[in-house]
Amino acid sequence: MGRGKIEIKRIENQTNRQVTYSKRRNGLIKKAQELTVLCDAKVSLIMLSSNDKLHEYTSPTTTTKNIYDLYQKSKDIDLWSSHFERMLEELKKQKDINHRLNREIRQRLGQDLTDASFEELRRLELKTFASKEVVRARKTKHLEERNYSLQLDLREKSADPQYGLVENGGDHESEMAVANGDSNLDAFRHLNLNDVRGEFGSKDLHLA
Amino acid sequence: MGRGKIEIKRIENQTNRQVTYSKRRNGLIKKAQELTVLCDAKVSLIMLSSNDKLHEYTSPTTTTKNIYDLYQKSKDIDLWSSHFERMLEELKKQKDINHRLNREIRQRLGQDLTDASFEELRRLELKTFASKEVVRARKTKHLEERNYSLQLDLREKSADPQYGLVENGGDHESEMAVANGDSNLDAFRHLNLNDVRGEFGSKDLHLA
DNA sequence: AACTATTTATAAGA
DNA sequence: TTCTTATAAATAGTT
Repeated sequence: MGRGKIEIKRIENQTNRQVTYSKRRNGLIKKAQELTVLCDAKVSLIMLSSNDKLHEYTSPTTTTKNIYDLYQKSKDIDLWSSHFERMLEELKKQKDINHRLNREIRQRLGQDLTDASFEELRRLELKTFASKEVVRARKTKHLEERNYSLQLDLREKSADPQYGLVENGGDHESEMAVANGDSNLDAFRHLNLNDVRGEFGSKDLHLA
Repeated sequence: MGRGKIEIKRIENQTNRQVTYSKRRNGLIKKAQELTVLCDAKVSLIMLSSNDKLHEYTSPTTTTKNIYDLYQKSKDIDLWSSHFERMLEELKKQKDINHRLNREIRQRLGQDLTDASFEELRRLELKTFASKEVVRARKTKHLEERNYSLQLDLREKSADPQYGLVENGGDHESEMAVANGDSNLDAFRHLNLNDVRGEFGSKDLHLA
C-alpha cells in the first residue's frame, strides 16, 4: 500500500525505520480505536520502538491493569508468580543465613550449650581460643620452666622440706592440657554473657 | 475500505459486529506483526471482544510481562507495589542484618581490625575473654606467687648471680595487666583465623 | 510534514 | 464461517 510493495523484514536504514515506525504506529492506534468503537471491544496496545520510546492505546472505560488482569484470568496464569517466587526464595535464604549466624554467635557467647553436642562445642571453643592459648601457654611455660629451675636449685641448695617442692611435679602436664584445648570449657562457660550480648541489637538477633 | 464507507460507531447488529471484530482483529494482529519486523519494535496487543473472548499478539523475543514491566517503568508506576515493595523492604532488612552479623563475627575472628576503633575492639575483646582470663590469671598468679616465694628463698639461701633473679622483678606486674584485660589484644590478633573461619560457609558470609 | 501512486484492508454480498 | 470483490484506507517513496 504505497508507491511500491515492500518485503516484511527489518528496515536497515535507521531514519527510514523510524519514519515507518511513526506512520504505522499511528495506523495501528487508529485501527485499535476503530475496533474498540465498532465492535465494543477492550483493547490494550503497547508499542516500544527500537530506541524504547513507548506509545500505547487503551480502550476507554478500562485501564491497562484491568486488561492485564483479564488477560491473566483468561490465561489462568500469574505473570508475576515467577518473579514473586524468586523473591520468596531469596528471602528464605537470607533468613536461614541469619538463623545460622545467630546460632554461631550464640554458641560463641556460650548460649545454647545444650543444643550443640559436646563435641561440636569443644571444637568450636578449641578453634576460637587455641592460638590465644598458645601465646598464653608460652608465657606460662616460661614461668614454669624458671619455676622448675628454681625448684631444682632449691633442691640442690636447700634440704628444707617446708616448701613441698615435689608434690607439684604434675602441674606442668595439666597446664599443657589446657593449652591444647582439652578442658578449658569451664572458662568458656564462665564468660559474662549478658555484658557481651549487649553488643548486638537483641531485636535483630531474634528475627529468624 | 470496503464496498461502502462506514461510520465509526458501534455496530448494533450482533452478528455483524462479531464478523467485523473477527476481520479487523486479524488485520490488527497482522499490522502489529509487520510493525515488529519492519521497525524492530516490541509490541503487546491484547483484545477482548464484547463477549470477553481474548486474543493477543506479543512480539517475539519478549513476553507480555516484559512489556508490561517496560510499560510500568516508562510510566513510573507500579501497580503491584504494595505486596512487592513490602517484600523488597523485608529482603533489604534481612541483608542488612546479615551484613551486621557478619561484621560482628569477623570482628570476633580478628578481621576488620582497622575498621573498628581501637576502643571498640578493646571492649569487645575484653568482654569476650575477661572471665576466661580471670580463671587463667588465678592459676598464673598461683604459679607466680610460688615462683616469687622461691625467688625470695633463693635470694635468701643463695648469692649466686648466674640466675639473674632481680631483672625479672617486673614480670608479675605485666602478667596482672594481661589478666585485667588491659593489653591482651596481642593474643586476640594471633588467633589462627583461617581455622576458625572454616566453621562458616565462606560463600554465605559474603552475601550481604 | 505533505503528497500521491499503489498496495492493502475490508464491507457487503454470495 | 469463508470467499469474493468493489472500494476505502493505509502507506512507501518522493518532495
